[in-house]
Amino acid sequence: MPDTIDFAAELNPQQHAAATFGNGPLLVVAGAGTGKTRALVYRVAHLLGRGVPPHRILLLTFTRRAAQEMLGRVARLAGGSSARVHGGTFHATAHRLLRAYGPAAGLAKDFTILDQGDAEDLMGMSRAALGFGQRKSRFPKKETLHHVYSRHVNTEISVEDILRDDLPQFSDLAIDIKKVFAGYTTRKEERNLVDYDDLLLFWVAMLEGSPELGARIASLYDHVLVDEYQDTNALQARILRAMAATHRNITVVGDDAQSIYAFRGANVRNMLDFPKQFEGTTVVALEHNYRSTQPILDVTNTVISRARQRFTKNLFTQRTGGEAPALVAAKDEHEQTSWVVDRILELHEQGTPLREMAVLFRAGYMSADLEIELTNRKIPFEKWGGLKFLEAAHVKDVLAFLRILENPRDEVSWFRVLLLLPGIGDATARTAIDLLQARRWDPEALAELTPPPRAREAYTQLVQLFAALRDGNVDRAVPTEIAALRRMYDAILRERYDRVEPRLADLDQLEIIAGKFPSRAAFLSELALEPPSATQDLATGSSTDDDALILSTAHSAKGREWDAVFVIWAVDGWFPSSRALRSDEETEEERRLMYVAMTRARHHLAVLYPLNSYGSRWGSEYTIDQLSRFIDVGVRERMRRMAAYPAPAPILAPEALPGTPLDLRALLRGRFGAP
DNA sequence: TTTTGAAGTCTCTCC
DNA sequence: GACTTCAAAA
Repeated sequence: MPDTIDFAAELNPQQHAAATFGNGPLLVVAGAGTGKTRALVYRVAHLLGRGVPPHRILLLTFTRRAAQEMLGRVARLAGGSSARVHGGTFHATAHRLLRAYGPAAGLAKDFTILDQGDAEDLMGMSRAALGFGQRKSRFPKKETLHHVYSRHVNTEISVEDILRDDLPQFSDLAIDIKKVFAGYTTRKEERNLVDYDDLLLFWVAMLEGSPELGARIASLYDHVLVDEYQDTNALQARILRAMAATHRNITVVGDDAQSIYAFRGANVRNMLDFPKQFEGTTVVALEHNYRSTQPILDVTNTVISRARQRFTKNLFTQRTGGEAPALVAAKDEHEQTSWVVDRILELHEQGTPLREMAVLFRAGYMSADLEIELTNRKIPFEKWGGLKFLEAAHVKDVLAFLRILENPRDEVSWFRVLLLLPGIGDATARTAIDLLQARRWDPEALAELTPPPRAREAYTQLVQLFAALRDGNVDRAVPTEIAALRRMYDAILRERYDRVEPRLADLDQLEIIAGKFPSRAAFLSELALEPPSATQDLATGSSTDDDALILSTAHSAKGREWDAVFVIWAVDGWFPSSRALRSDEETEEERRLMYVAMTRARHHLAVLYPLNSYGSRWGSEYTIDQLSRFIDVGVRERMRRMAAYPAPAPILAPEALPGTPLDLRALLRGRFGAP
């Protein structure tokens, strides 16, 4: 199939060079919209055409959305033979390798994956066990501890240096903080838990720690290709070095101007230093933009030209014509919403499908007002980014039950489940867990504990539930398990919340999703690594062919493009986020994020900023907002500046009016008995 | 020891 | 405006 592709006709010379490049290290430096994914996809097709077996190609990306998109495009281009190209995010790939090779490397099987919230909880347990932060003594919160830990693992920067740079107020606590980290790692090991960072760490360890195992794993693939390389971190770079050590067939594609994951440990240096890491690297630059019209490009080029340091690329296009991007001042959030919705309907009537339009924003919650309005006006939409569904307490509760069944040593889940019972708090839960640990995590051991009187009934129920679920251990489907535990849990839910219906509906959804997986283990891992990405995915099962407007965070929008793009909340403090303005590096990352958002547009781009917001944050202050600093004078003059809606004409006072004089105050005077 | 109510905290981005 | 934390009461 691949040999029917006319590479020369379908690609420009630079793309062609990248796609048909032979063996050895290749770095593709590609600007936004220059078809870097296209080059990568065609390169895979080319390799297949050269006779490389699909399962010997590894295609890595940074986010799961990018992975999905890329594998889909390969499949469409190269047909069935591509079906077995290995690919996914670094984490998902690490997970697959660990399930296969982990046992050979001393990792107990049936480990469960901690998502970020779980990892933070476990960190909190470690902190509590060591007695830090109990009193007034200042000690970082569990979230902060986890952040420092994760940053340390991913960037390979010492804990001391991270504290000094990011959290100087805790600098003198480095020794104690490291004790908490030690406790955290021990707990993970004892409880057979693996966090996101461990996935990468263990991958490296397998490659570097054992020559035999390392060689075995590295030899699984003949070609390694990486998209969005500017977003990889130090650990990932090490993985790639080891994976490509023998054959050196590594292709990486990236754009330094779109590096937006430094907060997660990504380092553009990986890309800048790639030629040093791999001697004899061929560099190909893609500068021909195929996405946007010239007026849009003029604006986005200006935005990024203000960046501190970057590879200079001159993006050009042959798409002349098109209107200048709009810069729209709205009175407040609601006017911003109205303008966006009106414009979307207008474009829709002119023939642009909803799916070809997107509204982008800095953070998930900023679309709240828009979502309400869209719902009211019955405009279908799909929201990307944000993991609300899995973060909802009731969903996590149900998953905790399942995770105990999967891995009875999962302390985080035990704690969560025990606390659900009325009359059981911190102390009793702790006792129960200590008992479990002493009894080698046999759930039946719970029966030995006499719970506080108030908790007796529920506690007995719990013990019976686990006994029942364990009895029928043979091949029980996950939805059946969920249904069984919900007989107990739904009652708790009703007790706890006033509005249970939406929550019960979520759990129904969870049951349905669970049915799609062959095993409980597969279900739980998938949920941690590839959580349902859009709310709609859940609601309808699959909504891929429905026409729906896309709402997305700027981060989740990377790598995608739409005919029309609306960037909302372009207000200083929102975008850039006020939280990300503490250092020049952070500010620069925000700028690149704005650049990413604006470069998603093909034909229509509008940037909106409400002039003021009403107590949108806390309190109920009325604030006057400033346009985002990234839309500076030079950028503005390349845009069409406009007000969302014209101010109403003033009511003119009459110069003189004939008729009876009226005394308005007199109407009320004396109404309640005059003094 | 658990619960409850009040005071206090800080919002993001993703695997 | 939601969620955590702290202090006091049951």
